Formats: sequence, C-alpha cells, structure tokens
Amino acid sequence: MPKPQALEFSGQFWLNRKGCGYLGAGRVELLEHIDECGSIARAAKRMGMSYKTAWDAVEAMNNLADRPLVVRATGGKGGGGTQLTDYGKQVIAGYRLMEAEHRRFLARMEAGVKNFDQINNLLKAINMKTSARNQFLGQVSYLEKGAVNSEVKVDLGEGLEIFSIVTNEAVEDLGLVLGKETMVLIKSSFVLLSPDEKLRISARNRLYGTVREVVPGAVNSEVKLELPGGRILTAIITREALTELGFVPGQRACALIKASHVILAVND
Amino acid sequence: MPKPQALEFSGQFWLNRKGCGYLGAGRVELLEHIDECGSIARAAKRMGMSYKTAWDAVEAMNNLADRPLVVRATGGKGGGGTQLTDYGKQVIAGYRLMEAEHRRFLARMEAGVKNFDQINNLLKAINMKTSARNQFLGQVSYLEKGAVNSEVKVDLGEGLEIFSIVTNEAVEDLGLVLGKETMVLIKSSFVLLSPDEKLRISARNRLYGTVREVVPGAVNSEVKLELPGGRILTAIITREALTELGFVPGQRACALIKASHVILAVND
DNA sequence: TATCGTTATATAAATTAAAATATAACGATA
DNA sequence: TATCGTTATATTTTAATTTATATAACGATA
Repeated sequence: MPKPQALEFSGQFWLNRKGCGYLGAGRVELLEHIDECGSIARAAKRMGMSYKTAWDAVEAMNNLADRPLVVRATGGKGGGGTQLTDYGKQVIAGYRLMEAEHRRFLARMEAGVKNFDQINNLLKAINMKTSARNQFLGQVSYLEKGAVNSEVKVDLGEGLEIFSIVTNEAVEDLGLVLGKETMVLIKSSFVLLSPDEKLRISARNRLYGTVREVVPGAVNSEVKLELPGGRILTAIITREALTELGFVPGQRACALIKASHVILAVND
Repeated sequence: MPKPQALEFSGQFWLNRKGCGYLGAGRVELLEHIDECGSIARAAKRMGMSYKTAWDAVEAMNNLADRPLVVRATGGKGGGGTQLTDYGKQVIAGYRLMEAEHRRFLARMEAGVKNFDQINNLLKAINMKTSARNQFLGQVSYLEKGAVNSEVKVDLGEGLEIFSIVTNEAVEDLGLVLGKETMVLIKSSFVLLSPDEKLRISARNRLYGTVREVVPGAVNSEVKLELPGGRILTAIITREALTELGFVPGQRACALIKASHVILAVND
C-alpha cells in the first residue's frame, strides 16, 4: 500500500487538423498577444518567442483553419500589422473554455485519487453519462435550507424555472449557491403529462409546451414536448393514459414534475 | 459560423512529484518493456530508446516514488537484470487506468464539440457531479427490451442486485449490454424503509441492511443503512414515519426502491 | 520619392537534446 | 580466476530544434 503522498497531475491538450498540430497552449497565447499588440513581431517579442517561430505558427494556423484567424497587412502607415478576425477571437474563447474543462478534469482526478488501490472505482465515477433523458442547464435563483432537505429553484431562461428538493448534504457537496450554474436531470418516466393547462395538482413544476412527437408502445408510450426556447422534454406515459388523453403533435400540453424527482448536477 | 470539419483532440498527461516529472506515457511503456524483458538495456533497445535515457528515467522514477518500482541487480549469472516490484506493477496499472480515463475525456469533448458556437453549453455537460446520494458500481446481468422501456438488472456484487427501468433510447445511447460496467444512481428521497423484512410490496428492489445513523429533522429525517459489503444507502423519510417505525442504529431494515426510480450511468 | 515598421522569406549560427560510444564495476558460474 | 551480460557512469558525436541575423517587398504618409 503506497503512502498518500503529494501527487500532482499535469497535462496538456491541443487540437489537430489533418494530422497536423493546429491549436495549442502556446499558439493561443500568441494569438492573444497579437490581439493586444496588433503585430506578430511585437507579440513574439513580448512572450519571448522568435519572430520566425511566431510567423510559422500563424501561417500554419491560418492554413489549417477553415477560415482565417488573422488578417495580415504589409506596408501602410505603421508598416503594416496583424489583426484577429472575429472568428479568431471565437476560436480563442473556445479553446480557453476547453482548456478550463481539461484542468477541471485533472483536478478531479487528483482529488479523487489518494492512492493507487482505490483508483479503479473512483475513476469510474468521474466521467459519466446518465440515463436521464432530460438535461437542462440553468442558474440557481433561490435556495431555502430546511432541517434535512433544501429547496432549490433553477432558472433555465426563457421564463422556465424548475424546483428541486435535495438533501442539505448534497447542497454542501455540490457547492450550490445563488447564481451557480447547475444542470437539471429528470428521468422521463417522472414526467406527468396533462392536456389541461390549468389543473390543480401538488406537483411543484409545471412546464407548458407543444407536443412534437408521439411514439406508442405496448405498455408505455413516449411523448416529446417542445418547451419555450426549443428545448425538448421527453415523457414516458402509460399507453392507457395516451389513448385516454389522446396527445397528438401540435397539441398544447402541460408537463408536471415533482420537485423531489429533480436531480441536480454541477460542473465543479 | 465555422464548418463542422474534422477536429482531432489530442492530449497527454503525466504525474509530477515535488515539481519533477514522475510518470509519463514513455516511462510507463519503458516499465512495461522492462517487465517483459527483465533488463533495462533490452527494454530500451526494443522501444528504440537509448540506454542512457532509459537508465536516467528509471533512476528518476525510483527516486521520486515512495517505494521502489524496480529492483536492479548488477553482476550475477546473466550479468544482472531489472525486475518490477509488485508496487511497480500496481503503479503501471493505475497509470493505464488514468490514461484510459483521460482518453475518454478527450473523446467526449471531441464528440460533443461540433463547432465553436455551441461549445459553452455542451462542455458543461461533460464533467458532472450529481446530487444523487447513492451511487453504486456494478455490471449489467440482465436486459429485457420492451416497446418503449427496457428492464435492466445490475449486479453490484455481495449478492446485491438492482433492477432499473430505462427507455430504450437510453439503452442505445449508453450502450448497455450484458456485462457492461454501470453506475447506479438513486436519489435518497426515493428510498423507502421498512423494519419488516418480509413484506409484500410492488417495489422491485429490496435491499436488506443494518441502520447505522439517524439524523432527525423537522419534516424529514435521514437514515443511513449499511448494506452487505459495507456500502451505505442513504434514505430520506418523513419524521412521522421515523417516529412510527422507530429506526435506531443497529436495527435490521429493508430498503425499497422502485425500478423506475433508478438512474443508470455509464463511463463511456 | 524617401521613410517607416511591419510582413515575408531565406540563411547562418547557436543552443539544446538525444544518441552513440566507451569503460568500469558487479557477482554468480563454469 | 577468467567469462559473461548486465548495471552504472562519463565522454564524445550527432541530429534536431531554435534562435539570431539579413534582406526584400509592401504601401500609406509626409
């Protein structure tokens, strides 16, 4: 049994295209400096890179990208210069996001792995894909703690809000606070459907939308409801309920979800 | 808007200790070759590495590890040789696991990111931590497809089995097949508790264990049940139920969980 | 039209990293 | 005690990479 000593996780990642290096940490930094300086030469000097290396990098990136990342001008009032295109700025932002996600991944590994004996099980919990069909992203907009459970409201935008009841332990563990970005998971079999838009029921969550698809089954049927913002909510209802209530595409319907049926998940 | 063209994600990761490089892809490969050859010299030659580089690597690893990864013998019948220690083999296995996890992470990123506009939302779904308190790892041991839903049985070992009802869509998406390693998620509020070990109820899952902890609350109370194999199952029950049924630590109890309340998650 | 600082391109120099080579020490074995 | 193939260590060569340097083209501007 190894001792739980300091083990630091490091890593890097980059994007290739056609087998060639396309975007890496150094190149993105270079692009950012170019954005600030307006010149390849100054950007290279600023980050201690030779001009040739910098120029080659820019050339390679521009060739591999499906549209230019920079526009280069030679001659002119200041002798020329290099500017990022809007697309170039998007690419940088995207790369930074992915890089942050990669760092989180490494941090999670480091935190989860104290020694090599437990690795096997812990690792498998890091990267998961769930069977919950309905997954929406939003921000915590309300949080009320009880003795054991907490009530959490998540704002999904487009006027959509979801209430969830989770344990206080979960609130602590997930670090839920107002404004925190949170993923809402709802198993499709927990979604009740009603054609009545104004019914009185104890279910805390009522989402109104339009039926988009109906897949009948022998026992259960699947109904897809389009919510504001184009989001799709999948519901599983009994065949009996389907024939009785008769949902058809285009029809308005109301989805009902108990707050205690809503699972929350966060990113960090 | 960029075209959704071939974007390959690459990356590498390694472990540091005291700021120095400790374990990387190349070094692990070297160790594996040493394990097969029984000699640093032959291992180096086999993977096209110079002997000095190999020797330096082994030296550095042995110095940084908290116990030796290899034992080196000089002289002797065959002139000497190098063998991996048991710990060294464990370390290799651990590294390979982590590496596989890292590759999966990159593959998920690559699959999720078709273009740079959607990155933001998609990425956030990759790395998640859920509010479901109960998470157990097992293998699919039974799978029966219906018209819309499938019934899945997951074997958790120690005689524990969990049934789950998920949509066929989920079965496809998660790639569930017999033997597949699967994580079982159960929200603690979906767990019913009964002191009666032989009750007749429609809940598909019955897990027997011993009460380990009781946290009373104003409305709901939390009860932790120890299952075979030392696993802990957390249940949230109403205070009313707690006083009526009177669970106390040490008592035997039965946890009841509807199959449709069980969420499955897989790693790949 | 001469000037400017940059891009664009090539070539030489220097630094670095890796590999090849050489050799001593080792200790069971014949 | 001479032999063996390995570990252990230093030294030399080689190769690859990077940097430095040089120079032409550029085009608005004064």
